[in-house]
Amino acid sequence: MEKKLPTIKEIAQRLNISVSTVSRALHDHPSIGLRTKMQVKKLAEELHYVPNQTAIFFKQRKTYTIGVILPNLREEFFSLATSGIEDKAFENNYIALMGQSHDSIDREKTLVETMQKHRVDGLLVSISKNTSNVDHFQSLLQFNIPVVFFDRVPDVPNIHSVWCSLYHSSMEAIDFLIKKGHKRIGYIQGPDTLSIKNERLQGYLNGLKKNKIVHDPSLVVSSDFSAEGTQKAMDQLLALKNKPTAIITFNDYVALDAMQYVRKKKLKINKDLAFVSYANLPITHYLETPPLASVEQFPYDQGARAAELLFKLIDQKESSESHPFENVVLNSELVIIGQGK
Amino acid sequence: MEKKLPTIKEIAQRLNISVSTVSRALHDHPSIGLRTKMQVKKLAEELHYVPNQTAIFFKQRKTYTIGVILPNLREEFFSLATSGIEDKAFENNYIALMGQSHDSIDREKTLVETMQKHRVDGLLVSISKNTSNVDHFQSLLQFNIPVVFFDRVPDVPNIHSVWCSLYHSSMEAIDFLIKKGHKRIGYIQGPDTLSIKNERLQGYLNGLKKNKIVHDPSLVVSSDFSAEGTQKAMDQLLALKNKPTAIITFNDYVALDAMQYVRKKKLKINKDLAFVSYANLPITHYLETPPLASVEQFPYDQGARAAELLFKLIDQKESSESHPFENVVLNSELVIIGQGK
DNA sequence: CTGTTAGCGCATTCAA
DNA sequence: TTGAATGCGCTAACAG
Repeated sequence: MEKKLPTIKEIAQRLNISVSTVSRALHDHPSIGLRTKMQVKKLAEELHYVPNQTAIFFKQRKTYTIGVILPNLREEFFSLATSGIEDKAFENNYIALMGQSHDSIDREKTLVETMQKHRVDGLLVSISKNTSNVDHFQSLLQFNIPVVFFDRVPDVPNIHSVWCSLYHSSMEAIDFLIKKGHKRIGYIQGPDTLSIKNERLQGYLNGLKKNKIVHDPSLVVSSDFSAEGTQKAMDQLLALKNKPTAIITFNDYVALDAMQYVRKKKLKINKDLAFVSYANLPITHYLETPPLASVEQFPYDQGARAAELLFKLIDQKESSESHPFENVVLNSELVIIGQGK
Repeated sequence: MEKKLPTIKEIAQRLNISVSTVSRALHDHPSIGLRTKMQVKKLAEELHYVPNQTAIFFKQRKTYTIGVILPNLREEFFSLATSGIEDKAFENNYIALMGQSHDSIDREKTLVETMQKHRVDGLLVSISKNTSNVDHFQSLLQFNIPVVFFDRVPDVPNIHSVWCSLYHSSMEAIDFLIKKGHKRIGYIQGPDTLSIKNERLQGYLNGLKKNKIVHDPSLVVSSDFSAEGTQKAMDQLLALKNKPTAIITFNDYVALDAMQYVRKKKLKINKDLAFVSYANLPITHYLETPPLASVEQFPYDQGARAAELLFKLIDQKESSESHPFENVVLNSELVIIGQGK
């Protein structure tokens, strides 16, 4: 039953010519006669011949495959980034192997090994929130396989990376709220384990400073990103004697949970309590009372840029050029969404 | 600069033994002397020897790779499905190559070829909305590479598929609305080109019939899924002399656009005009006035089940078992979300 | 213009 | 217990 895939050998035998002639004919090598070439192509077509890339990979030591490791595909941010990666890969005749770490460092390690076994030409990584070092990427680097980190970039030197700076937008968010008259601005941040750069908080603090507002530490609380965690964080803020009139949340998911919780408490969003967030997910634009603003982090572009950088590094490697560590920083943008105080 | 990777050949030469001995030693073959085995393993360790999987894939004619082709990753439905696929692949020691057709049949074709070039052991496909036949999958099927279609399943015989039946839920949606007192129920469907089974419409029609309501064709309109397309569809419905009091939309994205448009027209959602939709996207649960209900289609499960079926087919193929065409049908569920008339 | 052949790294069969 | 030889499919150097 199992029909064997046709090979150039089979084509050669059927046509009573040599395999190299077939190979050259299929590659439009100039030294092959038109007649022969046509014959070969015709038969190849008929047999549905498809070159066996595993043989070619094996010979060429190149797979035209890149690996992509990221926390998960459920978050729109990562699926948009993946979309950008795949589009760039397609353009460049590469294809992407997908792996989700689910924020487990063990699974991340296993995936790195798997990618290596599959001999990917390069790797794109957005690290799990539990990843604090890059030891498990060392074996790739040893074999000279380029690795580009994106978005969730580990805070270590000598890596290639693409990320979106949130610092300026974070300060801008403070300016924006203060112009609206807010003086008590809360901030719900992520868990401490997240080992990436904390530009949101830095922007928050410097934004306050710039506007000559004294920072009150009780206005900064943490959520583990679960609905319950966010509710607890909100409870902390709402229990303050001197409540905030505006809240900045780590991302739109946190904002959604927080706003839903606040609605239950009969507070009017963007009236009693204003919200500003990060991610600018398309969905927020469909809310009746969306956050006042959200910081766009361009996930699709981040993915696309990271992929481009990776392909550049792969090319450079082939031509034995040197490649200093490259760090692409995009700028986020504060996008006004809702209306209100 | 490029460090050449060590091979068993190199180990053999250094130890003055044969490559087969090295190979066997590394695989703990019982016939190898302990002394030799230890020597080999020690040297392999020192040289950071890693077996070249591309050579093994090549030889074994198996890549432990599956292909996934779907319209895009921007839709949460497909990213959730991909998440399910990747999780099952990881469990089974497989890894997934991703490709987005962007609803272009040409890109879909190219991706099929690419997947075949990469010698995937099997393929999962959710077809583009412009795909009306499965000719471009024939070459895979011919060579006995299993293909499982999921969600967007072509309406042709003799294929493996996993999908979620919407028929019963669609009727249930009608029952649900009629119980609420609605008699004029509109339906916004997709473009005609979508060549998949139209269970939504069938359920709609039979639901009406069952409730002894005469079908009014002017209540069924089409959208191309763009915001403008949906607005036009809404205009058609709202221009009717005898307006609908409830509307069923093809999916939540259409519902979101429709509801936003309706709000602009100062109509009260779920009061002046009720909505029921498909997909049950998490986002709808955060809306202040969500659709009354949405049909859950279990994208993660669909992906996982499709992957499971594919692995089963791959196994069967290896053991030369027969495999009749298998069609897994999940049942959708009408999930009540909002309150209102 | 076309054929012959070596070799990529590995597992494996046959010999010894 | 070990070695020699083979072949997987393809490309490319070399030979005619």
